[in-house]
Amino acid sequence: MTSTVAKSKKKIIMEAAARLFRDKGYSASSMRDLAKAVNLKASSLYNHIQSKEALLQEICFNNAHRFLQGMNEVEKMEASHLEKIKALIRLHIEIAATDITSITAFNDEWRHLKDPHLTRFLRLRKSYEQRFLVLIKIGIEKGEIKDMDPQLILFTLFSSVRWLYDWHRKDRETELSSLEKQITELLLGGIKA
Amino acid sequence: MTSTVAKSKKKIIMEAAARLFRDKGYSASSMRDLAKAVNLKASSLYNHIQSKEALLQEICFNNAHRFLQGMNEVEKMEASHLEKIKALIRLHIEIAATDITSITAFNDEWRHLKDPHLTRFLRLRKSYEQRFLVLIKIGIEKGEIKDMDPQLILFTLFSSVRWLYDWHRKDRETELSSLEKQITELLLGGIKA
DNA sequence: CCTACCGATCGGTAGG
DNA sequence: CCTACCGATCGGTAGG
Repeated sequence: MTSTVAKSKKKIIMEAAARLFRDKGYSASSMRDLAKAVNLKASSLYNHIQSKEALLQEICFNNAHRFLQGMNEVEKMEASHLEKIKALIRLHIEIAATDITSITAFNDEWRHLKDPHLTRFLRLRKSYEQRFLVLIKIGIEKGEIKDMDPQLILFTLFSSVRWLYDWHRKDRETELSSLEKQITELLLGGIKA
Repeated sequence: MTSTVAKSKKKIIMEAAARLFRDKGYSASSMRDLAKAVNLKASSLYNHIQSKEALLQEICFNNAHRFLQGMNEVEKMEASHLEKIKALIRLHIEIAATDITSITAFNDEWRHLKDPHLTRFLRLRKSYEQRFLVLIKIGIEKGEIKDMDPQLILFTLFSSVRWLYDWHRKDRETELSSLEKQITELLLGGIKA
């Protein structure tokens, strides 16, 4: 019982931290802000967490692993490379839509990680990008995708989806499936051969 | 002479501030960091600038006005609405390419403005978005652009170009004209009817 | 342009 | 889980 209470309290703190980091940024968010958000004194937070940076680490690495997990599944698919890229666009949209606060912190605040973890994080990120790039390159070779700079395609796909966190806050009505369909259509119309 | 020296020193400070805000974020950048970057003591900065927030204000409003100025010119063009939207994409790329540090601070750090200025800034931004939106809507009515959610098109165009600041740092060789051509092709292939 | 310094706030610890 | 408190650092001012 003590353990389940402690566990859920940590989750409450994690979620409040993600929201705070998203809204004010990591540096401008104080542990006193966070404590207030979960009805504790600042010092009491440290019964549940190690440090401010540990909160950021958990957010960053949790999300990095979600993307890499998605990549694992996509690579195993029996499908054309265009289909695989569509599946990755869907992955980005779905992650952004289901955990909007966490993913925003992940996108924008990772640079505040300190160096053993920063390097580790950038390695994961680089690996994801490389694997994505391979799919694009093969897609181009097979004539499924227009012959453009693969890096340019990659970064455009990535960032095309990053405004979603803004959107979702003001318009919770738009259905996810409609969002997915329209964004995919917009992007694929552009890169499909 | 005193005046020209003071003026150029202020510009040096402004540029160092933009770089700092881009690299570490506004909140994590201290006035002591900034002073070190321009070979002064922190207190001496205040002979050239009013406050830390005033630096951010200048970055944010300067860039906001560049975008609005560009919009003025585009609206006056004698061209189809598709051409106008192409011109705006070019505008975004050119601003991003010619003043990469300032535009990044503008994109990401405006939320740290305090309230009289924050509201003013958001009003400018909203106005730019509305005018862009009108061009998209008319383009759709005229059958020049696919019939998709105009907001979705707007935000996708905006963010598609935001990764440029990363790109330019690692690959200063890619020519601007080639970048423009490829991004426009990628985006327009998707929205052109 | 500097030295000296201000009050406020930071992340975090001690001790219970 | 709290009170009390730490040293460090913050943006900025006084005074020269």
